[in-house]
Amino acid sequence: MLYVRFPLSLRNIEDLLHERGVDVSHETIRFWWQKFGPMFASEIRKKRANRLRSWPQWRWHLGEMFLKINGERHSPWRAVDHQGEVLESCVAKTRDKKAALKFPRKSMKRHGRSHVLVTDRLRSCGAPMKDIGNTRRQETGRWLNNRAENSHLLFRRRERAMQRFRRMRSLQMFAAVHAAVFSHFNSERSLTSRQNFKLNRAAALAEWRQLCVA
DNA sequence: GCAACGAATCGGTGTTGACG
DNA sequence: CGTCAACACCGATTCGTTGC
Repeated sequence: MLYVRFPLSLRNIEDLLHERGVDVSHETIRFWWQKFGPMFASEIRKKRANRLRSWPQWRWHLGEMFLKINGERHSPWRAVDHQGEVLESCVAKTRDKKAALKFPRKSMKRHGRSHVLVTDRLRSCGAPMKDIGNTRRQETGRWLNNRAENSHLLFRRRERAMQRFRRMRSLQMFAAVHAAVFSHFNSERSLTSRQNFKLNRAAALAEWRQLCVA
C-alpha cells in the first residue's frame, strides 16, 4: 500500500518500515507489490463494478500521456469516470488508431457501456469511436477532459520520484494497480464534508484490511 | 581573475541473478 | 521467501580546461 499509494521509492519504504520495527529489504518490497498488487487491484475492481453496475449513467473521460522508457516513447491511456475516479489504465506502444481502439473496448467489457465518452481532440480518437458505434456519444472539448488529464499528474509525480520507469511490464502493472488502489482510497475528498470523508476513509481502510486477511 | 562549457563524478532509482 | 552485491541508467553537481 505504501509503495503504490504514495510516491515513495522502494528504499524509502524499507526505511519507513524499519522505523516501525519491520526489517525487510527493498527488493522484498518490490517482490511484494508485484505479487500482491495485482491481486488487490482485481479484488477492488470487482467490488467497485458490483457496487456501481446498478447506475449506468456514466460519463467517461479518456486521456493519454507520454513517457520514455530507455529512450523509447510510450503512451499510457487512462479512463476516468465523472467523479474523477480512475477506472482503468493501460499502456500502448504507439499512438494510433489500433491503440485507441483496444483500450475503450477493454474497459467497456469490464465496466459495461458508458453513455458519454469524453476524449481530447486527437484524430486517432475519432476513428475508433466510429468503429465501436460510439460517434453520437463522443464529446470532445478543450476543457471537458480535465478529469483525465488531472489523474496524469499523480503519475508524473510518481515517475519523477522513481526516476523514470525501467520496464514496460512494470509500468503496465503499476498503472493498473495504482489506478485501483488509488480510487479505492480517494473518494471525492474535497467535495464532501470532513466528517463524511473520515467515514469513507475508515470504510476504505477496513475493506483493505479485509482483503489483506483474505 | 573570471566566465563559459564540456567531461567526469556522485547520488539515487528499479532490476537482476546468485545464494541461502 | 528473502538478502546481497552488482548493474545500467539518469539528473544534478563538481571538476578541468580554455579563452580572454
